[in-house]
Amino acid sequence: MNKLHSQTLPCMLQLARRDQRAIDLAKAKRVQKWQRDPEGMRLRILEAAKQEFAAHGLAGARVDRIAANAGANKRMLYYHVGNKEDLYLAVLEGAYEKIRSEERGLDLEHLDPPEAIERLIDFTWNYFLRNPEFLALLNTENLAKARHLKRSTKVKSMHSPFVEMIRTVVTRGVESGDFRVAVDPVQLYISIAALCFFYLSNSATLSVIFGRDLLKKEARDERLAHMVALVLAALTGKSTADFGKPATSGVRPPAHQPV
Amino acid sequence: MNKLHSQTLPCMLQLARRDQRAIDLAKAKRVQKWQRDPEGMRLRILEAAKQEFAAHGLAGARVDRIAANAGANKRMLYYHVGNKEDLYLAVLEGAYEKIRSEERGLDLEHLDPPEAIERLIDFTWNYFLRNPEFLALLNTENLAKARHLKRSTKVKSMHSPFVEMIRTVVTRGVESGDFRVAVDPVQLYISIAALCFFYLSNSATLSVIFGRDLLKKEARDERLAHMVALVLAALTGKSTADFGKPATSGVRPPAHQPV
DNA sequence: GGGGAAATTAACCCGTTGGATAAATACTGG
DNA sequence: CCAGTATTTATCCAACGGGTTAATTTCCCC
Repeated sequence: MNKLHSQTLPCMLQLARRDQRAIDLAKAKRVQKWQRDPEGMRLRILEAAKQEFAAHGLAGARVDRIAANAGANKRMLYYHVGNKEDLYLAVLEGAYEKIRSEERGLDLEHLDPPEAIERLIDFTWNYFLRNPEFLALLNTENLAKARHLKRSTKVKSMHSPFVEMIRTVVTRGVESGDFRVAVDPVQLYISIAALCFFYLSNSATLSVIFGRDLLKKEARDERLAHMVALVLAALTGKSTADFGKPATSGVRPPAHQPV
Repeated sequence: MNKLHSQTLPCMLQLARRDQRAIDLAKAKRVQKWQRDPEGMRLRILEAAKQEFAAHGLAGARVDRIAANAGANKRMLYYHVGNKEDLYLAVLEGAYEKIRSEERGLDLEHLDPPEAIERLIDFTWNYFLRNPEFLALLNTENLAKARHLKRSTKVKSMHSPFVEMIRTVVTRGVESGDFRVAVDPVQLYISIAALCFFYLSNSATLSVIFGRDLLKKEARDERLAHMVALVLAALTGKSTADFGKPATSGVRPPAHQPV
């Protein structure tokens, strides 16, 4: 859209920060056309790149659009990060770093095993909801058969802390009698991620197929309840109220019917 | 790779079929450079397009490569199907048609409710395994926010027969006492698809993250067993042998350990 | 057996896009 | 305050890629 003029738009003013110094310098001497801000520039480039790659995939992403949306000149991308693929890998690594970092903040050790699992599902679900670009980036990378990820030493060393967390939670749950069986933590982790990921990542096509908006508030709430109930029922053997309604067949609330 | 010569390679000979007539005509008169076969050409184009779109996404797909792999001239794509987007939509519609068609062949009505669910999971899993392009196409379409699907009247009218099938299976299961609760069939359908889809669609990145090959035979078998056990345990309240091993923590079989 | 529509090929067009180069401008240390 | 470096801008371009035009060949039917 704003292809032409945004491209040449300098990071002009940057009012919010460094404003004092900018004003000082400006009135001290001639009016400045632009201002240095390498770190800020790099961040804006990566953010714009993330949005672009998430919205269009690797091949569909346009370097010029990234530059425009970063309020930078195209040359800046190559200067601060590298070529398109470098840019893409940097974005991917940043995305993994971010989720791993948030994961680490979530301590499940102090919770009852069932509560810990619920919290894990809740976190995963909401993280995906809050970061839809992450889903898109993962899909893009899988389309490329993880070609870039394989070359990234950085990501390979960032193991999800969840697997070990889950292992101890499951062990504790079995010992306390809350859980009936010990499940492979990797399988459980993948299953929880799957339940959340697929629903959100494929909500566009699913919404068309089922003729109802899967992203509206009620649908999201219903989904979260379903996932928690499904996993906990399997682990504990006790079904919760939210999992299902009485056996009479077609009596879902109106909101859930296909339009 | 074979960009240059494949492009101009005519659908020469087509030895397998129409061979008799081809031979007749060839020896009757001058040697033929190529042979008419509009339906076959269309099929080969769509097949090549499917592979190309699945491997590279919509933006990454190359029209010339499709032509080359179809053994056709680039002009043929436009002559028989349309431009790149038409081609893409045709492929997408074909993919949906195919899975819906196979789904219809699976009758769950005559099975015990738990068996029916197991069969449903088994089918979904194996269909995705046998048709990896389908997963890639769905991801690509979701990246495009289902933009094309929304415009396809064809796909919108192809409802998955599974939803109603599942509804009756669940009802029967509740009535027979096999299932403890009535679950929303749409949620259950999405969950089953999710468990299968995510694992396979994201196997590339997951394999890197976990440092083990998720697609090798043992891993696939283990996954299928896990999914069936998870869903059935939630529905019936009874855990099966495959779901988990005894409570002792780190004693997964060696095959399951990260390398 | 040949006229003409259908199918296919060959060659070209032109906007786009990733990337490169060199010049201009701001900042920093001495 | 100035010299040298860091950062940004203004252009350029060659390759690519989707799509088109026109000629060529095949085959069906009268």
